[in-house]
Amino acid sequence: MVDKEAFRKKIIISAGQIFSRYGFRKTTIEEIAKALKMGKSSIYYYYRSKEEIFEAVVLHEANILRNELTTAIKAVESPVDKLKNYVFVRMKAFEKLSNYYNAIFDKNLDHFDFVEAIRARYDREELAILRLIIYLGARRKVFKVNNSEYTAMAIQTTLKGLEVPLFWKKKEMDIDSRLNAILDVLFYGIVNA
Amino acid sequence: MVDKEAFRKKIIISAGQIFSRYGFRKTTIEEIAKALKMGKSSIYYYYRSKEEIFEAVVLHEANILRNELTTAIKAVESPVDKLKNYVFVRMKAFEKLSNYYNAIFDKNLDHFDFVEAIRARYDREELAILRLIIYLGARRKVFKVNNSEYTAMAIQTTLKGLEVPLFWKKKEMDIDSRLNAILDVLFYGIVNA
DNA sequence: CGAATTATCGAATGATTTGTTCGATGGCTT
DNA sequence: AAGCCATCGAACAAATCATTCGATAATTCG
Repeated sequence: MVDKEAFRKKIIISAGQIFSRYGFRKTTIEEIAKALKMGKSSIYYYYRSKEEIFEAVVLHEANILRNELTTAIKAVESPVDKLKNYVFVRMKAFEKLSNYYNAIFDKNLDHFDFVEAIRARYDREELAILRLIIYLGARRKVFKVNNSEYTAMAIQTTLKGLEVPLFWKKKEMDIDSRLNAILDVLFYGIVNA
Repeated sequence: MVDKEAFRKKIIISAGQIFSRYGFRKTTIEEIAKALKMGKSSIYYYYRSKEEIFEAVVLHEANILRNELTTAIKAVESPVDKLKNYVFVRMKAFEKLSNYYNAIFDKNLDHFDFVEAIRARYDREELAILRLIIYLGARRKVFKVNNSEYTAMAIQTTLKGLEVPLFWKKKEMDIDSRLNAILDVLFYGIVNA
């Protein structure tokens, strides 16, 4: 027993790649095992079930997303760029994660509750980040907003609305230009003339 | 009975998207049917089996590839650019088709024989195209080659060698720069100084 | 060395999925 | 209304898959 925890991490890294490519349903334990050059029964020495692996993967990805978002908004100075970076990083991450989602919601609508829990927590964190960006922008008079809280919520709603076509259409959608259009609208309605 | 053939085409278009995303094994008839908003048994009114759909899809994609290649080499004038375009279009197409392949060769090594047939015919066509490009380049003294036939075969061998890492590694490979490197080597060994 | 424990494996299994069939039915056209 | 056309749901057999378990190889440790 040298480093069991390290190998558990190797599993979620490897499984994460496969899950993100094929989704939960279409990913088999044997694929995960073969990617690690093991027999599939050996996987169960580290995790109790496929669901448990999936949970670990989602948790891991959520942490990565959180880090990417914070570094992305720290990377630039102006509130406009902060908000831009935030939206872009968030959307690119969700695009990558879309397979996880349409895998979950595909057949069995009884979606795992831990995903809901992560989601709820993430929503709160996102709102806090947005509120901060808006607040700083307003304080510097770059944004004209009356209430940072409600404005942040409005933006969050818009972003959530974007997720739907992102997940379900997949094809025939130029996500980048659409994103830019939304940001334009957002800014022209927000930025001081 | 208005246009049964048109609907068969709609099926292979829709099925082609799913096959290219998930491969043969992971694609289910129900998915194909649902994408067309039909019951899965209705599919069998148009095609006899999943394999038959797959065969139609591969045939269709092969024709598209052929068209893309010919228009790509007609689009430019110089033999160098023709060869460049050819290689790039070919590789991008194979990247898209890689799912089909690793789906076939994944488990059952008894690969469908119609794929082999298409493959063989495509190989001959490719050789003819390459030979023509090389021949025209040599005639214009842009290429220095002794035998167009053998040079074309050498290039084809190189391209085939590129397919292997393209199909199996998938990650951690910068295909574009690698392609450029190969083209550089190819040209510096071929172009008149 | 040899015993104990750690890690891996193949085979077995029970549940689920999935390709395919078939008979029924609703909507056309004539 | 009669007859084909297209679609469907139910049914089924075969295949797939997650999970378990006992055995065994590898490693640690006395």
